[in-house]
Amino acid sequence: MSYNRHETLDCKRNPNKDCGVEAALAIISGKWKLKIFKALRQGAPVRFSLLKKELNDISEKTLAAQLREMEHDGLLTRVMYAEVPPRVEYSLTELGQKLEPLFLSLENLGLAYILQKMHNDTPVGI
Amino acid sequence: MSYNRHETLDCKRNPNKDCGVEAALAIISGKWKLKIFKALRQGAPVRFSLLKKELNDISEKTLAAQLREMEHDGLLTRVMYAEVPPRVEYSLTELGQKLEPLFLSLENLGLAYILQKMHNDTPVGI
DNA sequence: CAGCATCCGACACGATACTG
DNA sequence: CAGTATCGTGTCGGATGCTG
Repeated sequence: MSYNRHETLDCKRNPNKDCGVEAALAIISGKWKLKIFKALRQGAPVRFSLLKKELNDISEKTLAAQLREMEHDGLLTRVMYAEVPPRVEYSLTELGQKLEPLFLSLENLGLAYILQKMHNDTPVGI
Repeated sequence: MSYNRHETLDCKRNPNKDCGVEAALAIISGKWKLKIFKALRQGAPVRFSLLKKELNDISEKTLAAQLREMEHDGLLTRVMYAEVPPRVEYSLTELGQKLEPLFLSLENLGLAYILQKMHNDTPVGI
């Protein structure tokens, strides 16, 4: 999306009426954010390696970066266990769980979109 | 957000369980999409020049491109009047109006996020 | 196992100038 | 007025290799 996260998230610098909307958008923007949410939404903590497996084709760098952003945004917690081999588990915070209604809205919109597209019988064409 | 719209929107090529979610995300992804929605959500058609004014700092190229994408996605209609000077008006389709609940979810999430950030008293720090 | 460093490409977006 | 054409830029994310 090419959002400028840092500007968008700072409601002091960006104090318009829709700051909330924009902050929320910034929070979920990132190619993998909602897939990560999906992997965590059952509530149980999930390990880094398992996340990587569920989001196939994500690189470790990107996964770590997205997780760090989400942690910074307060969506999830990172718990590190000082073991050998190391283990790190991620789980949703309360705020993170508030993504659920958004997720459902997105699902609804997506369905409406898909239905309409099928109805129109207009292939994407690109 | 750097989504690959074309892949993401094509549910035949991308037939996983969350195709709807991803399609929806692709639809609203783009730095300006939701601001355009906001400008149109009252229902009345809006002219290109007015849109440009409301979304200050958007370039004409980008505005035209985002509008074209949204039209292609079936979110809005473009009506051209053969006048001098030319006039083009944009308004939401039925599908476009289905963005409303999503908008509200985003607002809620954004509010929760902002409240929590204030509560933590942790400046964004970046 | 988890994840950082580095290099690199793709693409979204911006600035500016030009048309019907 | 409502765009296109062209060029330039930054940011996101991928590939690979290295550490504790």
